This record gives sequence, C-alpha cells and structure tokens, in this order.
Amino acid sequence: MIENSKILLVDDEEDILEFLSYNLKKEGFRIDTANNGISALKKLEKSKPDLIILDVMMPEMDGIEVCEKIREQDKFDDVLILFLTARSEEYSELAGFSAGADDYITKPIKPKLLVSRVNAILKRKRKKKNDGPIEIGDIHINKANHKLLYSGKEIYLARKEFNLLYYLMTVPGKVFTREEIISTIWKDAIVGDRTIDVHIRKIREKIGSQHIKTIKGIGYKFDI
Amino acid sequence: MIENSKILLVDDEEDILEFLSYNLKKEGFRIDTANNGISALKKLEKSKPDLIILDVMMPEMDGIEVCEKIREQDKFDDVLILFLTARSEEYSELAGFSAGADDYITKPIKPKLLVSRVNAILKRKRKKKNDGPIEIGDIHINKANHKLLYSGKEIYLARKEFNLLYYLMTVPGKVFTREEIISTIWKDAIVGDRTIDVHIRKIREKIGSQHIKTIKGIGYKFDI
DNA sequence: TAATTTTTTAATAAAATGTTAACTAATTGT
DNA sequence: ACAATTAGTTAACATTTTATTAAAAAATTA
Repeated sequence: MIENSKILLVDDEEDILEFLSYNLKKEGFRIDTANNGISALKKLEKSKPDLIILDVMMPEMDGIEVCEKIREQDKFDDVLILFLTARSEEYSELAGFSAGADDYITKPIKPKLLVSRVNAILKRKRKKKNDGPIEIGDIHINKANHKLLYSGKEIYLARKEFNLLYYLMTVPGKVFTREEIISTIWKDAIVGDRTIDVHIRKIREKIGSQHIKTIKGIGYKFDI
Repeated sequence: MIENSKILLVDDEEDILEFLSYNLKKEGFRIDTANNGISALKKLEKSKPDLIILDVMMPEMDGIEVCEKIREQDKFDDVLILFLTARSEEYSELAGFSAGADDYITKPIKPKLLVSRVNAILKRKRKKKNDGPIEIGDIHINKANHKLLYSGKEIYLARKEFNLLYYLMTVPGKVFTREEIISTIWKDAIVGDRTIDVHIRKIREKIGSQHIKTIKGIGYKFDI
C-alpha cells in the first residue's frame, strides 16, 4: 500500500530530484519527476501520483502557484501535496497551507526524516479512505453495500469471504501472510490454518482462481 | 528476541493491569506498568518499551490522546502501540489508527488471543526492518509481493530459493559463508552442505549463473 | 424454535518444496 | 600430475504445505 505509492517529484534542480528519487526508491516508492510546474501539471494527468513533493522555490511558476492550480481541479482532490522549502526562505507556512498543501519539509533534507514524513502522510491518507470501493480489472468490490461485481455480474459472498477478498484487494500484488490474514479477519477468535484455505476456496469458486494466488509457505495475494 | 520484549501497560484499573501483567509475564515478556497517561509518558523515556498496550478509556487523558502525544515525538517512532477498547465503546477503529496505533484488541480480553496478538505484532515489527525491495542491475527482488523480476520477466522462486537469493542480494559483492547462509536461511533446522548447493543450482537455473559466484572453500556471493 | 446459512474443523488427498545420497566434475595443494 | 578436497548434478525420497471434501458447530433468519 504505502510501499507501492507513487510520488511525483517537482524541482528545477536536478541534484535534488536525484537525491529525493534515490532515497524514496530505496523505500519502494514508485517515482516520477518533473523539473518545472508546467511539466508537473501535465504529468499529473497520466501518472496519477498519490503524493506530490513540490519545491516552493522554482523559476517561472513557483510551488505555491502549482499547488493552487492543482487544487482548482476537483479530480485531484485526493492527491497529497508536500512542500519543500528552504529554511531561510521567506516562506510563510500559512501561504503553503492556504494554497492546499498537506505538509511541508524544510531543507536541508534529511533522508530519514523525509521518508518518515512521507510514510506518515501517506498512512494518514490511507486511513481516511479506508473502506472505499475497490475496482481492479473486472472486479468491483464495495464494502458500503457489501456488493461484489465480477465482470458486471453481481456475486454474493458471505461475510468472511467478503472481508477476506476485500482485504487481499486492498493491496493488489502484496502477499499477505497467513498471520496477517488471521490477525485482521479473525480479530477475536483463534482459528486453524485450514479455515483460511476453505474460505479462499469458496472465493475462488465464485470468482475463479486466476486472481488469488497461493505463495506456498507464505500466504496469498490478489493479482490482476 | 520476541520473548525478551519489553511491554508498557497503561490502564487506570489495577485489576486489568494485573491481569495483563500476569498473562504476559508468563510468556516471558518484561512488563512495566503505568496507571495514567501522564505517568506513561514519563516512564516511556527510561523504560524504552517495544510495545505499549494502552487502554482507550481512561480518566483525564484518554488513550488516543496519549498515543498522539507519543507519536508527536520522533524518537518514539518505532515503539508499537496497541489499543485496548471495550467492544461496546463508541470507539472508531479509525480514530485509533489515525492517532498512530498499530493494532487494537477489544475487551473482554481473552488471554490466548492477547498473547498471540502481541506476538504477531512484535514479529511484524522485527520483520519489517529489513525487507525492502532490492534492485541490482536487471534483477529486482521484492519480498512484499514475493516477486523476482529478471530483465523485466517475472520468475517464480520457491520460498527457500527466494530467501536465499534475497539474502545474498542484501549485500552485493559480499561473500556469505556457508555457515552464515545456513544460520540465517535454515534457522531452525540442521541441513547438510549439499542442500545449499542444490538451492543455488535451482536459482542459477532460473536467473543464469553470471550473478551468483562460488568462492570455493568459503561460500557464495552475488555479483553485479 | 426450526430452518437456513455461514463458519469452522477434521480427515484425507494432492501438490509443491526441501533434503539427501550417490555420483561426477572441478579445483587446490603438494 | 595426483591425491585430496570441495562443489555440482541428478533423481529419489521425505517433509511440508495447501486443496478438497464432508460434516459438525455456530450464527442468523424466518
């Protein structure tokens, strides 16, 4: 989830882009870059990042302005924006937040701090839209109304089946260990390992087995 | 390691502190207690617990507040926080998580469940530390999704093979002795030397033999 | 409460993974 | 070069892990 997040870095200085890129890639984030506001706004459409790290001080269009332009558009409502400001800079925290930023970091950037800040902000976001509907390939799952659509057809899943599938789909591709599964789906009961298998089987019975993969010795994952 | 973990229990009810204490001590954990938020925050400094079990419902400063105060301080970044909530309570799971909790348990507390949960959470923490994706040359290996990409193609490795390759890749160029390999990949089993060879062979079969070099008499290394 | 559905377990089958043994090949030291 | 040591290979076998059933238990609904 957090590990898979996509981040768009925007800075006019190549060095900084590289520095950020290196440190965030190392943590497993997917990185995109732009070296000015215009290009950032363009890339935004396609790249759909979870978070934009935006240098305030840039020639032509500064970070504040870029931020404002992004916030004007409703479709980018839930992209996070994090400002990069020089400590010396005549930057008022207020200006950034009122432009719609979610957080800011002052230079010089310390890698550890950067990473923990980015993690924190992404975590916050994820919690917010925790229970939202998920749509992957031809599978739409929606907790709000307990509905599963599989290539347009509605399929009924019992509660545990539903929760399990939903859980796996929260982070497509990630292998959930049996332990993880048990401690979130079977929060207040101790059940045997075979129980998971049976539920997986029932889910596969209903949506086929192409999506839910077994990683022997580890757990299961939902793959596209 | 897990057995030696230190846990700070925070609850205003003496009975509950004792109950928790008893059950966790029995499992070999080192226990500290506090009966309100203030005292907990104070003890935190010295005691440096691995995990804090925090009752949400407490007079004066409730669990959520304590949690927030802890999370404000960077130095406590990696202490785990587990909430104790009454099922009946008007507690939103979300509130806890957004305050920075790592997990929660609902009352009434079942001893077995408590212990298995505590173990799980501590285990998770330890594992997380060094599990990041590694990218060397045209080989990407990622534990989170148990994926190995070899020049863009996905290749499946069985668990031991995967772990072995991942281990070698953690320090490219370093020669891992057979002893080192055995003591980390075969933690709780005694296996013969040929076993390593066979696994190495299987890995080479899948990603070629240019990367994994044999250092005769010593061990193996992963080279770019 | 009975009927129905869901969840869990137990037993067993099937599959995948891991290990070993026996042999061969390669390397090293003398 | 030759013996000694170490690693590589293969296939058989053991072990571990998951899949599949059916049936029991628990929860839900009528």
